[in-house]
Amino acid sequence: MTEVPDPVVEAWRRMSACHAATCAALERELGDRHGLGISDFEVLARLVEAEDHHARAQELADQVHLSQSALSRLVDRLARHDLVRRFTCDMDRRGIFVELTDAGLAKYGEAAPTHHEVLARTLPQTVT
Amino acid sequence: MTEVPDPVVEAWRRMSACHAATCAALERELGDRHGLGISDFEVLARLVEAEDHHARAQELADQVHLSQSALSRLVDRLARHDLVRRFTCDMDRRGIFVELTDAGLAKYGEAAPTHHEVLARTLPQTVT
DNA sequence: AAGCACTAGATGCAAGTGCAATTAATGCGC
DNA sequence: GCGCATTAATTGCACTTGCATCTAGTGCTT
Repeated sequence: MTEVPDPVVEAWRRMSACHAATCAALERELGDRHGLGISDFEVLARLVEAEDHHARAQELADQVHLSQSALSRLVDRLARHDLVRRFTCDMDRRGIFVELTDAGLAKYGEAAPTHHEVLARTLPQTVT
Repeated sequence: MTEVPDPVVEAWRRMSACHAATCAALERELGDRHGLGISDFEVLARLVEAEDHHARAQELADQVHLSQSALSRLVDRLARHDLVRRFTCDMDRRGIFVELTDAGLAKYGEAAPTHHEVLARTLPQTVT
């Protein structure tokens, strides 16, 4: 009856469970306390770490594991809240740069401790 | 400039990357080759492993990390394709049992090797 | 046995996502 | 310099998801 899953499948399930639990916690805490979704925070974080606080759209999409269309709309939402700004890239005018605003940096500053706290609380627990 | 992320955050990013890559590969392979989504496959797998090939809806929702509403609709879709069947639980008539059909079992048989192959190919690669 | 708090599941709705098609810009080959 | 394949981003659309709500059934309390 109870077919025991193969080790690879077991590992995948452990990882999925950990990922799901962490995402749920992040979504709730970041959302309630700062009005941010996970991807929103992730994009802000990448921009904070980036040279001159700006990055190409495609680059961000890769980093946060989103499709280019999803990233495009995400940048729309962030820009609507003045957390980032768009400007076209001079060397390749097809592309755009996404740049962190002061408000975006401030928002990151608020949210980063929450983010870190959730990870520190959730990750080690579920890895076990 | 380049603020180096904290170890906990790094671990989270590694896991996110691995999870995203694996999900993308699973979604593509299971979808193209068997017409199944990841959650579809996961539910079939849990039913195959379950006593008498049936389980309570809430139980499945917990196992595959979905909300009860998402699971309800997922069961709709699977039932529409005759991969599972619903029937009300006698001891508690609020609840339902979801039961694997022969077609569902066969579909699982087809898809399981693909699933395993993708995991074996993708997981160790990204864990590194 | 009547009322009431609680649980299981289904459904309306809004939000985020990916794919496919579109628009705009690049640069390679002739 | 002119097409043509390629790439970057945006937009239309369909799909899945979660939250809030609703309905139905349970069982505890009185």
